[in-house]
Amino acid sequence: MRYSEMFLPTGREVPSDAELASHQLMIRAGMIRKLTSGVYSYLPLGYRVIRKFEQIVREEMNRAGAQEVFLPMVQPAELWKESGRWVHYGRELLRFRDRHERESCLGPTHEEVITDLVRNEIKTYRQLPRNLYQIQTKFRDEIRPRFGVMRCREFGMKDAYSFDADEAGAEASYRKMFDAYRRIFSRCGLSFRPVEADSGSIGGSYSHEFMVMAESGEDAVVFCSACSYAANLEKAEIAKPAAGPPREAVPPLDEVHTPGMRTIEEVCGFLQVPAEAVVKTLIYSADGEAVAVLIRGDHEVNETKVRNRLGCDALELASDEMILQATGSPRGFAGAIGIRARILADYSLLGMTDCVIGANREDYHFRHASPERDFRVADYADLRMIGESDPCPRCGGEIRFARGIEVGHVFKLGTKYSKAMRAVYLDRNGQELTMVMGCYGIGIGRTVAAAIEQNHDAEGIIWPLPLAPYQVIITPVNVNEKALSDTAEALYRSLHEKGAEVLLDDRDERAGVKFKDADLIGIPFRVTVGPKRLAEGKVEIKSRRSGEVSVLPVSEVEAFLLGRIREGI
RNA sequence: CGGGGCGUAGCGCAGUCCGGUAGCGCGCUUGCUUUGGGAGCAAGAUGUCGCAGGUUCAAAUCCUGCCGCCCCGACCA
Repeated sequence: MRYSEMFLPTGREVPSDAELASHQLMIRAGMIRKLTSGVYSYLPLGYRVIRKFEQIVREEMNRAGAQEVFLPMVQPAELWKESGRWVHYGRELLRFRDRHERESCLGPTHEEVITDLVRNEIKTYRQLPRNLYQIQTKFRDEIRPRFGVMRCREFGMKDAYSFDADEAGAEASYRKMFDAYRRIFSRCGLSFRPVEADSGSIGGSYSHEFMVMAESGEDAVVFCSACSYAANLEKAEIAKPAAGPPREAVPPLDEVHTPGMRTIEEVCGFLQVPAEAVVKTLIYSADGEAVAVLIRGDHEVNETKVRNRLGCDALELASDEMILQATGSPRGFAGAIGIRARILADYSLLGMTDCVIGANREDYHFRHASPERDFRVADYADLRMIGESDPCPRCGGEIRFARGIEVGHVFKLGTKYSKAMRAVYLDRNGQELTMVMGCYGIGIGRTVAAAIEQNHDAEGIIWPLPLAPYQVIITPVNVNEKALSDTAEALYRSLHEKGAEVLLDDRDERAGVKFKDADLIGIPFRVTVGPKRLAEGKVEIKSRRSGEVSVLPVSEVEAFLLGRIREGI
């Protein structure tokens, strides 16, 4: 491609509404433009990268035995009512009515459509297993889109769905996808980590997220320094503690005046007790019902765990009214004793005695409270966030924390959808059985953004070769000098003929401008054709990543670059 | 949805408090010079000042309503 003819609007100014490096660079490098909140156009350079990545995804999905399909974006409400998600999916699902008043939605994901397709066509165990995938635009009406294409409303996604005859088969399908995902992200040169994850609204029995490691990532992950355990922070388990030492005699409950002391810090300071000797009582509204979650003062509630334990859809901290109703006091003094709410307690309360807890009375707390002596807990469970001092739940080793960008998610669905939508087949005994499913997503644009997040410097993007929109950019420093432009042109043609992806910067611009643009758009190799070197029959080849410069005779450029490209892919 | 902020040329911004008829830098056009890390000089073009009302002799500026965008939070595959 000739730069002079390309629609490639680069920019020097940092866009004022972009925070993340990848977002700023995608705009400055002329890859994307925003149409409206969370909705982006891809320009030629950006779309080339998208297609590069999609091709890698295709190759690996095909290699893993999946077959590509293309499913509708507009979907009838009936299917979603069948699966139950018309009600449960929430407002992220963009719903509308067509001219016949038929309720419809834009597909945020395609479990319903694919399950409908498969149940209509697959009738026997002989047709199983099958794995179907597509690369298609999804629409999710995000509450707050942000970070450019990282978290937007309309986005490209690869989604695959596996259908197996039994659990063992589903397990194997899951494994295949897991391995394919490893290969995909490895091929892109990304530093990533698969982590155990919560299944969220897709549901199913278990799942892994593929996290590209980046400080700017929205997700926190925990991993063990000793074993292979890694999990999303919201998923990271904490083992049930072994029984503590026998309880010592605890003085009787004592109500103390704690004027205006609402937070753990205030109460601890006032009563001169450490946070681990306080029971924090948080009132939640779980699908509208008041639930008291008890947790040690120095711990943090993990709402995902609470939601899963309760099996509820909506979980939020209770309103002041609900707190007043449950405790008889304003916010800040809730406690387990005498509360009118279902009580859930974190495992850490199991061994606790002699603690401070809210008295359900304004400006009062209890001292010397002990679970089970002073109040009953209906349910003890793992409800808190893992912390620095917790051991690895698998091996007891030391855990570490990091941040990541979720670029892929694989789910073992089980029969959640196949059962609700009756995707069944006949086994060899003529018995009707339910298919066992898995689903597997990769955020296309998000992966590209994550790659930039992980590969950039002050000058711009540094594309890993497999994702680069062009592998080589040829920069004659002055197109008005015939010798330079002729040499550049000849190199461009020969490399192009040999299959290299080349951009020829034939613009009548000063060298500095061209160098800046080449660095900004991140082309891995730049061939600089300048008068000094060319007088000796040579050109310079500069690596965007290492900055390393090779000076080569023009005749050797082709072999050199083709070799480097082969290595890099 | 709650809290905060912002909408002025393609981009980044000043001007708004204190009303007087729109400006800076970059980019763009033309010419000359320049030509290895975002050139210099000269001459230009480009604005319903987010939209709609209102106040006023006069509104980018004051008032009311609306719309859009960004940030924080709730939410989230």
